[in-house]
Amino acid sequence: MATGRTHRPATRSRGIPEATVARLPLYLRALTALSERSVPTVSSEELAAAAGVNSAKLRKDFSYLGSYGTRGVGYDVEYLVYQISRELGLTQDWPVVIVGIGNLGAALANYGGFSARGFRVAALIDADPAMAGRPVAGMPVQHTDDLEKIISENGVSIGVIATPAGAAQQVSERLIAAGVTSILNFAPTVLSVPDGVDVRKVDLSIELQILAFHEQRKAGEEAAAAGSAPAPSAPSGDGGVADAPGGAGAAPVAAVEPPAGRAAAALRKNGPEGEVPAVMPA
Amino acid sequence: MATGRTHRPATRSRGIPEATVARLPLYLRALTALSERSVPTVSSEELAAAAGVNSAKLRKDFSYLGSYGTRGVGYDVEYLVYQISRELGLTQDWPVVIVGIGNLGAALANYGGFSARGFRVAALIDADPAMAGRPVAGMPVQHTDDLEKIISENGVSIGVIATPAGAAQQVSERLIAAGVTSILNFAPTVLSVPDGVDVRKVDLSIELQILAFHEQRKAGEEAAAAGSAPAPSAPSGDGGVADAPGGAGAAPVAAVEPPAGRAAAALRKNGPEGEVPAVMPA
DNA sequence: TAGTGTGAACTTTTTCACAGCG
DNA sequence: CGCTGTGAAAAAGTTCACACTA
Repeated sequence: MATGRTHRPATRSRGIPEATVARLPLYLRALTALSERSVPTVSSEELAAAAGVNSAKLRKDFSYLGSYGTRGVGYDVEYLVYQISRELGLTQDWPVVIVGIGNLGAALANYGGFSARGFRVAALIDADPAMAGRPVAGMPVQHTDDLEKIISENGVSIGVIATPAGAAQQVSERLIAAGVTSILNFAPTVLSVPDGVDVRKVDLSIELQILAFHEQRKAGEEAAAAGSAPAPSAPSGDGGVADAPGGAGAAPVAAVEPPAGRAAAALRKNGPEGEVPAVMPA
Repeated sequence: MATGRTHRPATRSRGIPEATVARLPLYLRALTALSERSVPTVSSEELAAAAGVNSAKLRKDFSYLGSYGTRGVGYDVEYLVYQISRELGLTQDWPVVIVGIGNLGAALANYGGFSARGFRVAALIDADPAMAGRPVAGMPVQHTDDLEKIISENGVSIGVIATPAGAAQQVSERLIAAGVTSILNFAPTVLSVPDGVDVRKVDLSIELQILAFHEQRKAGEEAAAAGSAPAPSAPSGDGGVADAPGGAGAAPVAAVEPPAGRAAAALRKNGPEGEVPAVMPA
């Protein structure tokens, strides 16, 4: 993302495509599972299935790492685990701090998979003085005042932000000033960070909205297709999704105000073009 | 992902690129913030900055939705909020169930932004009988036995899985059989689902591993560049990241076993090619 | 005049298909 | 023979740059 791709063509031909990097952890997980079952080798086909990708893509991905397979046989599981781990930088362990120990932060702190693979929670940090010293996941929560000290004393370069949205930008600035160069952001905000700092975000509501988009599309197509293709097992008798039966009394009210005023002018421009049913203001 | 792109070219030219769909929630959030500050219009430049993308991309994205801007002026905030909301299917509200009320599930249930934008938590479900009836986020946890009933009675089409990895596949199957067609998966597993079901995954450890990759790369480049480019404010005197000063005594031990046995054979093939320092077995 | 909307160029990612090797 | 490794083609996504218009 902010990995300054333009001004340095990587130390040689060592440029692994970003899309590939993003899949390596997937392969690694699948391989680890195989390793635990003492499976000695896998074919690209099998491994791809386990990782949920297609085999051509997997082979191409691996080809960026080197020729680690054996033609006619497949890949040596242990060896590949090692190579991918190394490529991902998991042969060393990374101290990580979690900032914001609310519901989510605490859940993250308790998450086992954290320490499992090369990461170590070095500290939990929260701005609430009442939290200070209280143990979460067997570790005392420390106060934000000590953030800089904690970062530098532990050589932390990866920070996890689980604060409310309002605090996230400021926290990121302090983390970065203290030496952090990679941030995993759970707060629903866009962080602006200097070049050379990587940010990845995890956002529940964005993911849900993407699903809603596809869900809506499905509902539309289903309706259009009438009774031809079998609907994927519609629940009760009614239209299924578009109209939520009032469980807790929350009727399907429009969650968003229809436009009015100056918006109406813009609206006129396109008019209620096809696809738009109901909800559209009169 | 599993959106069967091959066997139906979408109902016309209504094909909004997936990459664009993934950004719409971002724009929506930025627009909502502007709306709350009663800003009437924004330029692509301003909005793009707020959403953390560049303006050309934003304009292109919007062009897939229609011509909603005004040349020389910009976009009407309210109107755009409405259009994007509609496009994403947020003008109706979507009942959602959360399965797996552990640390994470509870955190999700408590997450405000959930209900804020078109989503309503219809039920919390857990397999642990001890959890049944206990209130979480002001809502009684229900037992997995009633999963199917809950789904169909509430017309739920979106499910969130926050169970341990081992349970996730089975839970997804039950959800799908009961009528769910979109799943947000927090469990660290690949779910295999039938065509027509969308799955999005959120995976902490994958994100961290991707960050570690870039972090490692940075450390490498930094070392290579010697004292030329100024390191992004190195904490204490030493090399910064590659070597974590023993805070809690956890030295940077190799987290992964070096290969051996049959792996060694494969190793010989490539030999200890350049880039690989230390850690490599003798 | 300021800023949208968009063809066209370019980049990245995916897929195909098959030569080549153990 | 079976399966990897990879060029080459196709598709998807991004960026450029400018005509156009409110």
